[in-house]
Amino acid sequence: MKMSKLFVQTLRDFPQDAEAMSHKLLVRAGYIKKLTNGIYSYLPLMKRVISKIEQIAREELDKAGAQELSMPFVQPAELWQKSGRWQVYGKELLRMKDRHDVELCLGPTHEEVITSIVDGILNSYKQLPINLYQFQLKFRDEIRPRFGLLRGREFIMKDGYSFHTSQESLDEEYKNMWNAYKRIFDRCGLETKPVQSDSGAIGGKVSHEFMVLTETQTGEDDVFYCKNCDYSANSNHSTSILNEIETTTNFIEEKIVDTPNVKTIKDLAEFLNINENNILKSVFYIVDSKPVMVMIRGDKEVEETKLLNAVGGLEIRKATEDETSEYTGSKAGFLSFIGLEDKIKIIFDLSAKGMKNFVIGANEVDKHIVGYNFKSTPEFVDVSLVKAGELCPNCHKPLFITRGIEVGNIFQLGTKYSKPMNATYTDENGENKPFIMGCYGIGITRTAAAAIEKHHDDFGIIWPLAIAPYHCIVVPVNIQEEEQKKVAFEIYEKLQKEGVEVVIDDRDDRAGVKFKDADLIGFPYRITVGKTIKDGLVEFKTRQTGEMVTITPDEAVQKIAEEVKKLKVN
RNA sequence: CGGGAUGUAGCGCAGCUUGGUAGCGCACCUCGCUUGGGACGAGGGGGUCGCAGGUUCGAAUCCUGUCAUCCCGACCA
Repeated sequence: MKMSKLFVQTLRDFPQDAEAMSHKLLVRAGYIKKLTNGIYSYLPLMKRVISKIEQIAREELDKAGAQELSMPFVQPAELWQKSGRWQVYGKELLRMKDRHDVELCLGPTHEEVITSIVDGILNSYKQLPINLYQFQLKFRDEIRPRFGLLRGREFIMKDGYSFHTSQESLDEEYKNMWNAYKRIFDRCGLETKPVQSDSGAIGGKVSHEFMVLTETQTGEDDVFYCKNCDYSANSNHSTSILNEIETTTNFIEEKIVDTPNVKTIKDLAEFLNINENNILKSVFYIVDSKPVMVMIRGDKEVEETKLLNAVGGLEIRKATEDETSEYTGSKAGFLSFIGLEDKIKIIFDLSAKGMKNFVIGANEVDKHIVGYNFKSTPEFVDVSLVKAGELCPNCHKPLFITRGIEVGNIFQLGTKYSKPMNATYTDENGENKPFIMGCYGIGITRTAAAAIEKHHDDFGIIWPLAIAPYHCIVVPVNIQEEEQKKVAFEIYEKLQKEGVEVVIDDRDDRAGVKFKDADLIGFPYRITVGKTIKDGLVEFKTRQTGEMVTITPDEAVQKIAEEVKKLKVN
């Protein structure tokens, strides 16, 4: 490819509206162009990266026995009504009507479609297990898209679905996909950590997310992990053993005290000269339009996903001031469950277990109760957010926290879709049974962005060779110099013959411009043809290490050809 | 959903307070010069100033509405 013809426009400055480094670099280096909020065009360079990642995934999945197909992007509401998700999926599902007033939606995921496809084709246990996958556009109408390709509304996903006759068979495929995912991300040059996770709107019991750990804010998920054993989990799913701490106060007599204007836990602890964990705080939520009060130890926070799961809800938000006073007659800051047990749902977090003589709101403005004890032992449920330093549920060593970008996930769905959609096969005894299903996703475009988050420097992107849009760029320093031009094109042609994907920078620009662009776009290798060509030598630069050597053109070609061949052998 | 900010050329921005027929840098085109880390000079093309109304002789500028984008928050006890 000639640089002069490549459809790309690099920018001298970073875009104003970008926050994440991958977003800034993708725009500045000419990989993507925003059409509207959360929706991007993939320009030729980006398209090549996407194809590379897809191809790696395709090879590994095929090797693992899966089969590729392609399903429609637009889906009928009917299907979603059957599975029950038309009601529960929420606003992320973009719905519309066609000219005949038939309700449709843009596919955010494809469990319904694949289930409807296999029903009728897979009739016998003899055809199972089977694993089908596709690369498809997905649309999710995110509340707040951001970070470019890391959280867009429209994105490319590899999604796969497996069908089984038994849990054992599903377990086996789950492990098979786990291994395939490890290999896929390894080949993409990304280190990933599989962590336990909540299965969210997709559903199912067992699930893992493949995280690229980042430690920057760009990683949108918090991951807790143990350095002693292999425990690791998304914050929406992690549990912990709480440290042994003093949870009793010197207030031995239960009484109401005045706490004027003391609204926060911190202020209250100071005011009464106690620890935050001596307070039982009340957090008031509205779950699916119904009030839910969570009683949780003062130093702990509510994990809303865990709470949703605990009450079997779909949509959660904090209660407003008006709602709070309507249900409790009091104000935030002074709430408690006392006297409300029969009126609204109360959840006692596990952290409240074992508290004695504690402090709690009095359901009266500017008043708290001290020296309180549970009159009867409530049922405790774990709905709190883990804090770093709390103990690993497996081995009781302290947990650590890090940020992560979720690039893939695997779920065991069971019969969540096959049952309501009545998708069945006939078993050995002639009985009809619902499929036992698994599902497996990889965010292709997010994987590309994650790779940049992990691999870049002040000059631009540093692509892993396997997913770089091109392997190499040949730069004649001065295209006007006949000798340089001639040798550069010879090298260019030799590389092509060796199967190397190469760009030649044939633009009549100064060397500085070409070098800046090469670094920014992130070509893994650069061959510079300059003055040393008089001695038959060129400069060979490796982007990743910055290493530069002066060698003959043939040596340079050989070096790159070898590295590229290694990719194929894999 | 609430708050704040911003919409002027492909990108980054100035002009708006105090209305007078739109400007700068990058990018683009032509010529010259230059050629190892985003050169220089000269000339040139490109914008119904987000959209719709209103005020005015006259609106990018003032007023009203609307749309879009970006940032923050959604109150813990």
